[in-house]
Amino acid sequence: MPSEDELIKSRLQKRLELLEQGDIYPARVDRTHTTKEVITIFEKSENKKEDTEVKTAIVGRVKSQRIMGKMAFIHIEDSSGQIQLHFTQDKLSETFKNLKLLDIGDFLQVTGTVFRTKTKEITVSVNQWSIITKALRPLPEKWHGLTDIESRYRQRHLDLLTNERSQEIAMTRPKIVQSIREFFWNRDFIEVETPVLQQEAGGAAARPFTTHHNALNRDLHLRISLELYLKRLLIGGFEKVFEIGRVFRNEGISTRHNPEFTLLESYEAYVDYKHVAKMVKELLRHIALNISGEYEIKQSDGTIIDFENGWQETTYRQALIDHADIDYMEHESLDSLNIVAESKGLTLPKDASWATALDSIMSTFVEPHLIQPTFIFDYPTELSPLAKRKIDNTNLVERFELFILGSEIANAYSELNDPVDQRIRMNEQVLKASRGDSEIELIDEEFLEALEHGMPPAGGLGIGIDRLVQLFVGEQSIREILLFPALRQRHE
RNA sequence: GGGCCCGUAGCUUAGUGGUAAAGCAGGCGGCUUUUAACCGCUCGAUGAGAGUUCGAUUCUCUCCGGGCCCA
Repeated sequence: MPSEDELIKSRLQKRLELLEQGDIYPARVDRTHTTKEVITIFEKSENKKEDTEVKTAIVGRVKSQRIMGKMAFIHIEDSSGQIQLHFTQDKLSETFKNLKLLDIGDFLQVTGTVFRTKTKEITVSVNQWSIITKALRPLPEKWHGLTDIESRYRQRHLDLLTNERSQEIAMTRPKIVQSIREFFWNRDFIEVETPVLQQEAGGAAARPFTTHHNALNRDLHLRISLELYLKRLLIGGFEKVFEIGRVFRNEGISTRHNPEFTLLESYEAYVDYKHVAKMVKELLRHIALNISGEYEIKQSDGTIIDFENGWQETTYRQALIDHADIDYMEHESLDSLNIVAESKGLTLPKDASWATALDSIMSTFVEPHLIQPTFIFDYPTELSPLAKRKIDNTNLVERFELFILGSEIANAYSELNDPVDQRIRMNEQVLKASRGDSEIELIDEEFLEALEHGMPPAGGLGIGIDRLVQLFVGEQSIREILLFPALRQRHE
């Protein structure tokens, strides 16, 4: 676009003029204070009624400028905040003219003394200044900033620069991740890192990405979960392990799905899923307290999630009875499920199995009602090939999911450690695949062999970090949480 | 995957079947306490393609990208 070219051309011209006078991309700068420090120090010296001048050297990015003849006011910003600079021809003589070559977005270094203007704003009166990085493209407009959602995602650097909310979210996420680490480290969990590139991507039902290793001349898959390797560590003698890592699922892109996302998984030997549920409760309280100082978090629509007293628990069967008025024990065939779902206005997918049919009934009629933190215990075995069966009912497994605001936040099992049953259950999944169900658990021979060496009884947990962050910052779209969400390629 | 909506200058917005309007940013000039500085002048745009039409940015279709809702 020609006009954009002109903006850049003019800045390139300024760059050349400045370069004739000296370096405008120096490797080293002088900085004695951040902008915030300058303000704090000046306020203190005012309170003490000291007469001594506050001298400072600061750096920052030009956000706005008001140039009037022989004097100019310019605001610069660093990560601590903003401060106003005052330039006068009296003080600067020759270099005052160079302000013409300055643009919003350039990085500046100035030295000067601090004072208050007529309008009481703390301001640095500039003795010396220089450009320490010239920008060639203009920044978004100062008042409205960058509001176009697509541009915000595609040019996140500009979004972060102009939208405080985006900064806030970007800062909250690492705080949550830090809280989680802290929580597990305090409980003597060992933090580990397991392979991303895997022979077979297992541990969840999802389609993987495929890549190729040249030297080995072999296709590999990007992991879809952390589960199988972490369990191998339990077999190896670790009693408590966790990993926070990126997993990749080759599925659609939406406001709720990103092809890569961050998963937390933890495994603890010698405890069951009920123990894990207790731990999850404490984990979420710990995070809530850490980021907001209280156990309640508020959503943009006013909904308050109460991590102190809001907790509820029920079973998979009871939840379906309560919310959908369906007792799956009375519908042992797929046809029967289809009929009852149809009678409630839900048409199940044609290729659904009994278990996946039940799952979509659950998603439609139950999950949206689970606003406060709700544990759903005891899932049908068919839906959970890696979980241990209940001793008194082998059609059920010791598994829970935690729902908050209608979405799944955590998933946990008493881990299946009977290698014979594990092999049978994985085989059943393969059978389902042969019937056309594409999202299944694959057989991982290496894992099964490891399991045959003996894995202690253990409670395992998985939490999607991105959705968890969504919950804590109250954002509807996963793209607000990801710094650089996956978007379609834009071609001109 | 289905439905609805959106795409106008670097940014934020307006508008019409008939010369596309403005603010900020940019350029030139003026201005020594401004702060969305101000004043004068000035440069700059209809996502891509096809169709209907004397004429399309506007209407229709396809494509690209995004948003919201549903699955």
